[in-house]
Amino acid sequence: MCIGGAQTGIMGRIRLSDLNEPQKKAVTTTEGPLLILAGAGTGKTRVITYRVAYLIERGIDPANILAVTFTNKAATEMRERLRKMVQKEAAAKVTMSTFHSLCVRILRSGISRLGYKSNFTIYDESDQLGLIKKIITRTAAKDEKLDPNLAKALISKAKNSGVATSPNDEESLLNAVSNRYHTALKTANAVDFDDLLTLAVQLLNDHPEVRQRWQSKFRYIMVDEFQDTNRLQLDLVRLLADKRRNVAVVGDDDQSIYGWRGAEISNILEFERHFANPTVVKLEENYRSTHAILSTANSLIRHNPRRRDKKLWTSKPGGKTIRLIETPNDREEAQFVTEEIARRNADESEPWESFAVLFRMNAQSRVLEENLRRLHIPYRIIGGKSFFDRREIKDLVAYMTILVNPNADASLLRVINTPARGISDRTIELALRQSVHHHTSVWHALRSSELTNELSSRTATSIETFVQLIERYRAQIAEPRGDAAAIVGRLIEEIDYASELRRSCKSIEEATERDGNIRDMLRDLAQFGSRSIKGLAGFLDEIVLDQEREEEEQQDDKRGVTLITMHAAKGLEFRNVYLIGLEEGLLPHERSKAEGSIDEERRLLYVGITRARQNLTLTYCRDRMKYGSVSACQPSMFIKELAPECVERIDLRKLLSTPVIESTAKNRFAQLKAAING
DNA sequence: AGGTGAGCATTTTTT
DNA sequence: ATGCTCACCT
Repeated sequence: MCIGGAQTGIMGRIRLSDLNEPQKKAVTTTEGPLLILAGAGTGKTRVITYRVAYLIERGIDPANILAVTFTNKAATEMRERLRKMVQKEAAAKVTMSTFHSLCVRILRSGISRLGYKSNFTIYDESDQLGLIKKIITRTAAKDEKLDPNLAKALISKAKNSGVATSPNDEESLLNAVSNRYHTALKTANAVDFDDLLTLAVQLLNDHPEVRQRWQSKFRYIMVDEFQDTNRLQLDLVRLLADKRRNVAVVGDDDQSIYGWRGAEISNILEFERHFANPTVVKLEENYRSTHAILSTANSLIRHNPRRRDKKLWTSKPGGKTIRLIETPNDREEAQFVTEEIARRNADESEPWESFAVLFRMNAQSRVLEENLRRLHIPYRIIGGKSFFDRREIKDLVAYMTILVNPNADASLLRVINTPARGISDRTIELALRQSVHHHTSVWHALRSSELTNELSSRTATSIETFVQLIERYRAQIAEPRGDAAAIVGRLIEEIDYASELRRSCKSIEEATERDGNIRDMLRDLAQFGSRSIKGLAGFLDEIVLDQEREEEEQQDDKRGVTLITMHAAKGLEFRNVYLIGLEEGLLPHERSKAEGSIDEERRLLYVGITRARQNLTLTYCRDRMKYGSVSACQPSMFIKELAPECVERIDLRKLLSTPVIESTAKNRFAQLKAAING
């Protein structure tokens, strides 16, 4: 089977004997549509990387292979694992990217056909929201109201469902806002996250020569987490794979938990409709959890209608039963969980990192945090505000953006008077009005005499100075082989952003920290410059599409107990898992009940359960603090769906009264035994 | 231009 | 309880 290993870039490290039978089939089925139903913990990533390596071994040019994921984290992990299996050069040629960065790549080379310039700017969600807010204030009549967040969600939903937004549809405020929003984006030569997909699909669909080019580039396509794809993502895959139909998708309908943001579970449930006569492989052997955990998970998910039949199993025997614990209220729930973690860390030497507490809502983490701090237990909360939400980073990114594309209104407006340079809100509003009136960008308006004629000479001078500043640095950035990091560094020096920070921060420590963030970002830019030729624009693409990266900081620190939502926990695993708040109204969440998406809530719990390797504890409360007042709770409807033989209901009183000595004694015994056996 | 208080809603989150 | 927005005030 090892045909010409050396020249195809293989290192002879692929041992198919490492795989079980279904995995082997998934890896070696290279031609035609392939649906890999990969249950939780069944070695999904392994199969994908082996499959890519196998393709390369079979002589496929790595440059013809595309593997698409949802997150940069997943793409990076996959790339790293592939690097260990094939030669570095071969691994580097494989395209492993997120849907969004793939679309950026496609659009950067062809978007001119759609009337955008190829240096378009990508607006992130806050840019998007800011723009929508501005538009609403200028569009809404006195008695009209529209929640910007709602508008944003609806606009996004319309785009993602693939419905072409028809202009002048009806005279609703939302429609007016939506239309103006799209116009504003186009004027700014900007696209939002949804546009990346919409426009890429449009480009491939309407321009056969472009489509053909990408079709012959990507001859073998793999899609990870296929159950999370939305309509546009499916369209994209179809367009790319249309000719050769070498599409392998990997996913698990039982882990589809993102329906609320547009994921179409039908993409995987009805895969045959999109790609006729696929090979279907089921990965059901689980290498993660105990039998008890898997049985519990299976018993729950069985209650969902409309699913691909499958059942996780393990060759490992037994495992401890799942504990179900009722507590009087959420405070005691948190107290019980944290104190038990402390005890098991002390008695059983379970490292803090082996514990995770999973919950439905972020608000639930608060009580936990208080308790963990009280007991001096190290912990990390996954989720929360990202690096990119920080004011100073947003300012810096905005400055960098207008150096690449000064027509990016959202960025320009952010920094036009930061630091204060004598351009007032009134002036900005005037510039904005003119730009809308003439269908140009704000940048353009700033430079027109029509604006400056309306202003005092002092304001006009302020604007002129700002325009000059930006132009000067734009010119430097535009120079080939310029050092972007140095140029941007000089810019923030010249505008004396450090003083701005000192002025606006409450403490000098805060100012220093924020300044440190700026420096970190500039350091990243310098690093990017040394590994890529794509310049500042490329750097901006990378950071706007990877807002989650921040791992480095946390890695060195001991990470501690993990507090995480069940959504964010997908794909992770822990030896010891506590699933808290299993109550009606929380899980399933009230809103989901109202919307009729109980099935998805059930899958969410399923995802939570299958995170556990060894020990799983479920808890619920009789009372819970909600919105500042205590309300009574009912146990989740899902509890009675769990296999009773696997679940042990435990009285909290009894558990708490268990003498500490007993557990310690048991532990001593275990240690003694281990010492003898070892 | 920036700070303060009333009013209000309150799931999940990546790109 | 809390955090966010918006209107109004210094």
